[in-house]
Amino acid sequence: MRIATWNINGLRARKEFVEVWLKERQPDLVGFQELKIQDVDFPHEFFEELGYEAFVHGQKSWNGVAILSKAGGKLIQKGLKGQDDFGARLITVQVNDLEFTTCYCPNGKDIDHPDYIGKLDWYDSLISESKKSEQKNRILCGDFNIVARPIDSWKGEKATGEIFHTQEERLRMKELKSTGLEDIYESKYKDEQMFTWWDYRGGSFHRKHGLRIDTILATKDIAKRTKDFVIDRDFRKKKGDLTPSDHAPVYIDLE
DNA sequence: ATGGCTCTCGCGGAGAGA
Repeated sequence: MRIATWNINGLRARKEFVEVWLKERQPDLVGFQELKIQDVDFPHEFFEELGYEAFVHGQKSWNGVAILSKAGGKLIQKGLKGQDDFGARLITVQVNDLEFTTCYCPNGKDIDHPDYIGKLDWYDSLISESKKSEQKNRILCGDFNIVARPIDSWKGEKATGEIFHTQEERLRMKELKSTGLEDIYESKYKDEQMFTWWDYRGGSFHRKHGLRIDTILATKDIAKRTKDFVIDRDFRKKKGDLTPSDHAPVYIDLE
């Protein structure tokens, strides 16, 4: 079973690119972030023809998350309690015995910006909801907008203290994991440096100037069943005349 | 990098992203 997460940076702009990826990689379950589209404009038929049922929590212009499932599922939740003002950023679907959540965590803008406090508060809500879950098999994947460890930034230790790299943000990631979720990337790769996002500007991708901010967290049994964790860098590159997202897709293969 | 791309809205250029 292949389970993926991908910040696509606009579904309208990325539809054909996403189609190429789905056909090539054939994931069973996918969490998308940054749809930038309203629910009414979501192309359900397009994904049905590719073999997926879609669950959508969208919004005009900004944010927006969706789940595609080959095996269908049951919608459990849209959004995080008390955090609606921050936009459409979380959706949960039950697929057989798996509770699957994808999230687009707030950016925070800058450590002096009010959104930074909002980001920490949003995380506190996420942590408190995760703590309450009694599901044995859970996956929480998405764009976390936090660089969990110095090695996860191309700037390394030098970036500590900047937005995405503060102790407060890193503490939130640690607390999130302490609710019974394991970062499968960190278990698989230990101290290797790999990125999931590269700035569009200045040839960052080719200069290896990136960040690891997208990942897949899972409960113990799921983590144990994971054969592979892949950052699909090839899909951060142009496909013919199709523009890529600034994030690469990320997926795991389960036994 | 005080922003060198790309997205959306909507028709010009501004705001957001990370």
